Amino acid sequence: MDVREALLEAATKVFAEFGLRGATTRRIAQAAGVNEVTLFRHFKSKDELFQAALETFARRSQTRALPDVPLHPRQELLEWCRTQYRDLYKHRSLIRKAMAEQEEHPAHCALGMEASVRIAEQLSTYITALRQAGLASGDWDVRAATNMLLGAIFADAMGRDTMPERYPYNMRDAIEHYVDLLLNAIGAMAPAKPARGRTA
Amino acid sequence: MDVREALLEAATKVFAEFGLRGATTRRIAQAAGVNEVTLFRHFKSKDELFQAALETFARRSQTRALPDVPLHPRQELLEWCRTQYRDLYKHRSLIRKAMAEQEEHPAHCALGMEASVRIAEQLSTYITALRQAGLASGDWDVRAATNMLLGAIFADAMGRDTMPERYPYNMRDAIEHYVDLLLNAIGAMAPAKPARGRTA
DNA sequence: GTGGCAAGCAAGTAGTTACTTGCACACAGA
DNA sequence: TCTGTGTGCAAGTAACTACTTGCTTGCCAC
Repeated sequence: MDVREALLEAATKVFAEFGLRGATTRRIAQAAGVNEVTLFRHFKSKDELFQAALETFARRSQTRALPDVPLHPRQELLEWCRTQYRDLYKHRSLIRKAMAEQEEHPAHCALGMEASVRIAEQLSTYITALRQAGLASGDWDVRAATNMLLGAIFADAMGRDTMPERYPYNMRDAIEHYVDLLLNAIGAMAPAKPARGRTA
Repeated sequence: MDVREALLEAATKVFAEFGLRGATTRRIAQAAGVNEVTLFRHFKSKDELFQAALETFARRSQTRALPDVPLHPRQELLEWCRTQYRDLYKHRSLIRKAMAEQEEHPAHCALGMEASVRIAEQLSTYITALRQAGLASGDWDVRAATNMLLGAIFADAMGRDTMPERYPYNMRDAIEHYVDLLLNAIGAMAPAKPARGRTA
């Protein structure tokens, strides 16, 4: 059914732009290019529409896995982090709105939170494997290291467009900076990182 | 004028809870314990009320400075980061709502963005001083290191209450973890950090 | 052609929104 | 005692909200 799909897509788009209260049925119908009445013929209520819309949105998001056995930590982390960053940046408007809404409507955001937790667990597992393989060492907490890298990526993706003066480097370099800093922090820099000039 | 102040406080409180669209004049008046008409006797419009409310909120936020000449990096960073974390966590609801609103009403959030930029510049200056004093070394970008630490603190403050499984350590330990990881990352760990057992 | 189905359109309902008006009351200073 | 001044209260406005109803139109299968 084509109209139904258009409505679902329009709902997430308008939600990302105006938030839940600002995403009126009129605006959604207009964005989908259908009559407002048609919206209510496909979905019993605005709430049901959003339930369905966020579900299909969450289902569509694919996951990129980190290898079970780390071989080239820097390369593997760079690729994985770039994927995460792209996702976060692409959906930054929706994520900001969802974060604001989650206190009032936790059910709507549960899927997003779960995805975020899964991603963090993936990285934690990888970092643990790094340490066990002797590719990282030192006195640090795996969860904290995970949250440090993910936090940097998240904050960058959320703040780059609104505070450009805080991010004088471009997105591609950003990931490299954060990954290298983390690898340094967890004592995993020696073998993997190529020299970049000013190495002290 | 007591009523005016109560209205300003109620406005920020209700905004933090319900967002701009959800912060109706009725709710604000009720939270301030006055009649809705009284609200419009003190402020021409809902918009003017919020302009004033966010301004007084921003004016009230004090800044804690980092020393110009770093002496005890770990201690100084810990204290400063704890202050930043407390502020972010205390106002997390308001910050989440403001982040969601900033695309539609950038003027309302400009003060918050400026504060965030100032804080980042403070930390950048301090880290630069660290390097110049020979207390940190390596091939890394000062801005990236700044954003890494601030990003970790920000993401923690925003996500801890809604994703507790991602943060198995408490808030106090969190700052210590992040600061130590950053100090490791920028090659500033040698003299300052006391042993914590498992040091490799 | 005829039936059925999906959609559009105009109109309406009931509730909420920001904001206004008019009047009554209570208190404080002259 | 009079007179502002600040407030509460009841009511009303116009616009918007989610959602409904009734009727019409186009299209596709038979």
